Amino acid sequence: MSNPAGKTPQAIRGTQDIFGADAEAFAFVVETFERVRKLYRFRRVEMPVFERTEVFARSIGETTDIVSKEMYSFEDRGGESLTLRPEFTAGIARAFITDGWQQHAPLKVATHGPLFRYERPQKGRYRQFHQLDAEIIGAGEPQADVELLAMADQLLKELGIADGVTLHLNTLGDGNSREAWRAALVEHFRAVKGELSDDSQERLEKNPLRILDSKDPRDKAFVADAPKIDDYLSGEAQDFFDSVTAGLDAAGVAWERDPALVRGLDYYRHTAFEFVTDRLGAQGTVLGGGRYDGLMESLGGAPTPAVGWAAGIERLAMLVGERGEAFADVAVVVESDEMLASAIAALGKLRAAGLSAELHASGSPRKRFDKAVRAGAGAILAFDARDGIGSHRIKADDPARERIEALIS
RNA sequence: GCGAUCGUAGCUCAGUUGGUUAGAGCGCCGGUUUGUGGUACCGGAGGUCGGGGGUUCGAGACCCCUCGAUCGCCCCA
Repeated sequence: MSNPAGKTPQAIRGTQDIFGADAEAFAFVVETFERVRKLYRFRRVEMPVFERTEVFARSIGETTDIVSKEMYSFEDRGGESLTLRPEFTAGIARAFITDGWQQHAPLKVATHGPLFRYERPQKGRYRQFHQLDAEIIGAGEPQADVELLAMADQLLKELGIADGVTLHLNTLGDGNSREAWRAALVEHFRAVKGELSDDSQERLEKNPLRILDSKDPRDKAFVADAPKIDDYLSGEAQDFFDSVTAGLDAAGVAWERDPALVRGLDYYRHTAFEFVTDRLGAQGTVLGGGRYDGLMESLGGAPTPAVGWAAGIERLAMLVGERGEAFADVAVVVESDEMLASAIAALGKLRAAGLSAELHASGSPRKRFDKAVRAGAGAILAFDARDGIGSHRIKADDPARERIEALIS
């Protein structure tokens, strides 16, 4: 090994070094998101990668293992507990309160970047992963939900992956509807507790709504005849949901009702949704979100309605598929080393004119031209010298050759 | 956190029930050939067989541990 001091350190489990065609697919997702976000007039925000642990602990609550087991938390040198962000929403909500963003309400913001969760890695699931995020804060009307979903729908269409993806939609109702439904579910499942799977018996105590999407066959029969949210919706909540679905229909967004679609956290109200594909195995949710009217209060802010979604960039990139790296407009070949300066000068002129250009000047001189040919450039500009007399040739179609000739002379 | 499969060159992989000095294709480097060109041929570099321990006269292969990837489960903000 070339490092006598020891072995090369390995990448951290669950991180990725993204390169080549994968990196191009990743960039395509981000660029498409940026374009669509502007069409819907979402304002760009950049958020800290870490926050006080409290920001996430208070917004997520103590009901699940998330806070205790699945966050990257550490003490800084001042003894303060900090956490690498596991999601965007809590930090944005914190900023809304602490930075006076209330004055901009209703506020539409979008961002993207890395997030960190201490989970078992799988394909499409990493410890450092990346999401797109869009939020509308301070808007309690169903039109906000519609706007957000229309944006998500257009994003998937512009990424070219809408065909394999369906929008699953549900409502959790307002606070009272949700609580009544939850109580009915607990009662229903408690009556048959002994026949449920071990996991679901535990969920009954910790997170009963989650029994609804259990994959265990023992649970399926009891899930099928479980109480439905529709029977517990208040008139107001039903109207809200009707407005959302009517809006989606008007916007031309296809959706499917999925009464088993839930959110684990208490602050969710009304609309919950996921765009799902069957092409990514168990990691089928590609974009998900909902209305979180209860969140601001848990962070000590004034009650503020809000709705948002996030989407995994890696999963979107996998659906987008391989994207080739662009070929150079011009490959500049130095067939005789004494022509290197001429080639460098030409490169500068080509690039200044907006043409992408790459230099081929290393390795065996007689193989450089072949390498340039194989690199697939749109045009090849070759510098050679015979008997001390320099010359260049351009291999390209006529308009390109004339343009390059004009640029470099 | 639980279960399963896998890990051999830069990449994709072969390697017979354990048996000399671990192979191929592609890629890379060099040479020859061709010479408005993506050709062909020759040669070369590159591997502590993921890491550690064990069994054995002998381990890439068998056993244990460990790291990592993959597929499920759990969780999914």
